[in-house]
Amino acid sequence: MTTPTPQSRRRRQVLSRERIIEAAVGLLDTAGAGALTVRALSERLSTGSGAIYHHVGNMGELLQAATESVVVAALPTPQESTTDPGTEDTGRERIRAAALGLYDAVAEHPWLAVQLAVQVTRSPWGAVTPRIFESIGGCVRTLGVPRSDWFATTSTLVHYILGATSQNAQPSDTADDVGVPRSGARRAEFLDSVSKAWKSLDAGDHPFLHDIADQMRGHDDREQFLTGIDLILAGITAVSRPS
Amino acid sequence: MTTPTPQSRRRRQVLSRERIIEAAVGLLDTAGAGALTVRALSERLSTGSGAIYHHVGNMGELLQAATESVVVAALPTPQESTTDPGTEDTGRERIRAAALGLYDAVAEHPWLAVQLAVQVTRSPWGAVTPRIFESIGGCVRTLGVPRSDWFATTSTLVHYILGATSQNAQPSDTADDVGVPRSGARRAEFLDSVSKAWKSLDAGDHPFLHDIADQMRGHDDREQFLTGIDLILAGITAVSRPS
DNA sequence: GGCAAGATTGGAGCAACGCTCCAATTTTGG
DNA sequence: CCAAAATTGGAGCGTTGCTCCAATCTTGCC
Repeated sequence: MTTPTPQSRRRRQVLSRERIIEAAVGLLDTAGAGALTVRALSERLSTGSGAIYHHVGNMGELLQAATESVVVAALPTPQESTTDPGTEDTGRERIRAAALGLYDAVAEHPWLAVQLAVQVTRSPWGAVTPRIFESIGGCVRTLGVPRSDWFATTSTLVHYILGATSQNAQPSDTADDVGVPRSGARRAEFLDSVSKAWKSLDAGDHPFLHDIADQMRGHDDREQFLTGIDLILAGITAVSRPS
Repeated sequence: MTTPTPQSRRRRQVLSRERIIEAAVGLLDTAGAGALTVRALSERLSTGSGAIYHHVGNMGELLQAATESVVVAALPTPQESTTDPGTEDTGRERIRAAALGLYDAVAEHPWLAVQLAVQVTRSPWGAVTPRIFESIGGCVRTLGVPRSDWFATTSTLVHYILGATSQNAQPSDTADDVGVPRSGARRAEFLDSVSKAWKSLDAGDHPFLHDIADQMRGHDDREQFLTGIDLILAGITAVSRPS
């Protein structure tokens, strides 16, 4: 009876890789990418830097793990796509679902935008890239695409998805204004300022931007993201089945 | 006659924003993204940090300017696309040219991969995003796409281009091995290791990756990049002209 | 129960970073 | 020619990622 309830009190306080990753994600979400420092993490977990490095080894590794945990949670479980072969239409629907999962994840965690770009280029053997490829590729299989085109088709989709999600992410990295309500009037205000900036450019140098500045002002990111997916899906069927 | 040839000797040594950007690009190219520090820049330009900050103001601003200078050099001049309206086929060809320009630029300057993602999300009002949009959008105009779809179509292309170039970039950021010959046996070796890594994954969790690991081993990045462009272009004509 | 071996913790401290500040120098305008 | 302005180089501040180590806690074994 020296230590009362050694499990409930102690085991909860014990430091673990999972608890560190969890705290890192929380820090990134609430305070931006620049706020993830070892010292901030130490304070949030009431410990020292040495203890953290005992579990995590590296700052980049921690960022990778945080990215991975969020991506895994965002993607549908791989089982769903394999148990049922499905038709072409369900394949398309599954691609939309997986793409939207990633899109929404980046919207919720803006720091993912840059991190995904870093992870995918720097370590395609990590857990993030395979997960995404598997998720999309499993659907491409049921689309009637010849097997020799599977890799190229999946790559095109993944490239678009990651590019689009990154570029539509709310720019809240520098910890200027964080924690603001996502996708509300804030986003409209942001688009409005960009639209104005495009209009104020020299009309001779940028005639196209002048023309579409208005379209850009009122557009819905999410909807347009899906439009792009459908465009690529249309291209896939058009190429694989030239009528 | 106190200072001999004040122009040739002095004017060449004088520090300017352009010279700093030039040195920054050189540093990034030869030693990776992590090597661009104020101290390294000071040594390379034989000056102090104060002098640099007098011209540049900010480290992020310097990175932005370096990115901009490389992107501007990589893209065809805007005039070319506007003087001649051109046919649909020349429009497609121009899109391929602009896309390849960016692709090759990222291949030559691997640090661009992450920087483009950062620039486009954080400051769409900067010079980089408008340039790319204008370049691609000007071509989309001549593709027979209805005007109301210009923005969505251009966005899809730009998203794919930036996503694909980023993800195909050689991962030489951490200054481990830099200055190695680009796109030679080094790339094949890299792809080989990724292919093996994919094969060694659990077959139950990643059936798709197992299947395409071989396709991935021998593929040509650049060619597949163009395949993706053509896929999207096919989708554009298929959607805008449903036969 | 006791106790050595190992695992875990917390924090001091180091090198390097971005950036500010300022005295010294050079250039410029009247 | 000289005062005002622009430019330069470096000392130094605050912060970062990370290493190292003494102290503590946990565990396996008799």
